[in-house]
Amino acid sequence: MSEGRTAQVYSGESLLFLTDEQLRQGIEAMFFAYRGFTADPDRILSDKGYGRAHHRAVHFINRAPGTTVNNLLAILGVTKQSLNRVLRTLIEDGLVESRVGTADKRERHLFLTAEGKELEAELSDAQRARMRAAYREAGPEAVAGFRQVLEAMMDGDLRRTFVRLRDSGQ
Amino acid sequence: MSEGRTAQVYSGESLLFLTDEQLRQGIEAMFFAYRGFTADPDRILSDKGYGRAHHRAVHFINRAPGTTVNNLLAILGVTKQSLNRVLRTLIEDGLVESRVGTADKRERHLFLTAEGKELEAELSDAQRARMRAAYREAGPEAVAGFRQVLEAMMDGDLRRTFVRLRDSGQ
DNA sequence: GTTGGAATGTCAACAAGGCTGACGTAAGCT
DNA sequence: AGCTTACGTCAGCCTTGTTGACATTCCAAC
Repeated sequence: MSEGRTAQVYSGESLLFLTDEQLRQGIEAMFFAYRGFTADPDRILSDKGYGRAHHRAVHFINRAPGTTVNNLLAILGVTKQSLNRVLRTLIEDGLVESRVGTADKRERHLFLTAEGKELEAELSDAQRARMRAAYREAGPEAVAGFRQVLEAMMDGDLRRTFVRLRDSGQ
Repeated sequence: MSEGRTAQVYSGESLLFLTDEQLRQGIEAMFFAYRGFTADPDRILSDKGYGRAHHRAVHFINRAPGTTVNNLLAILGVTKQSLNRVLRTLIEDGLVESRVGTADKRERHLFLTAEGKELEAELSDAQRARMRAAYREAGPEAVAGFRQVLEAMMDGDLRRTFVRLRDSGQ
């Protein structure tokens, strides 16, 4: 599996040494950064009796209003039983509305209610604030690199999903 | 919380527009990339009846052999009960050795056994391979930016922990 | 020397959020 | 008419996190 202790990449002007140590630092950086990335929403959510799973659902319903359950399943990569448990509480609490499809009545189209949009805004404000602060500290060129490496790290299927979502935004 | 729909940062030669859309893309990139980041180890672990928590413990014990339980607790950010459950199975299975401290006999110093090192190598080979591929695809400058943004995204305490670990490496 | 507190371990109980498997219903497709 | 799809649901299991209570061991201060 390993291709030896070091490998080199030449690109542009600088030489990148992909030592195991460099790679390990990248791995640990991902671990610690992800903790920071989720810390603020987690705090807000636990106050309201929700978890990270609710956040993900709310995020992507807001992102693609009217999306179907199957669609959401594919994006989130969980089983329908798992998602259903989360969706049920969100619908019961009046944060999400589920409408029977018009073209295909088997489908349920999901929307955030006013209350749902409120929670989504609170969560994404917090997460964006941290992201904005990190971007500011690191600078524009760093941000471009950040995005490139993240995208290259995704699995093929997820990457296509991400790109589709990204390009549908703007 | 939000400071309006857009903000700008001027740094070096390029102008960075921190639109909510840009920030949202960064958030989703983190979400999808983290899934890719953990996918390979998760597969290996579930074959052996372990989970991500075992991976984390094994990783950091390998990283700092002889570390104490308390130390590991601080790095991982879980309760001692949670960590203990994981450590117990690893010790029972002969992957981790727990030695009573010599200076302070209350402390337990943790080490990987030969078998533990084998698992660690298997896991980190897989994770490094993905990281290496992503780094290669994105290029050296992107990697530098990636690391800068990740570091800026960490919480203060975790960031200090990360920097300490990083600098103790090389 | 005794004692207070720190480090560790353990038991119990619980919750979130994954999973599989099975089953039901309604709707669409061939 | 019959197969497939989309969705929901019940039951049960696992991992991994939590809190609370309590025992042990041992250092350090008094």
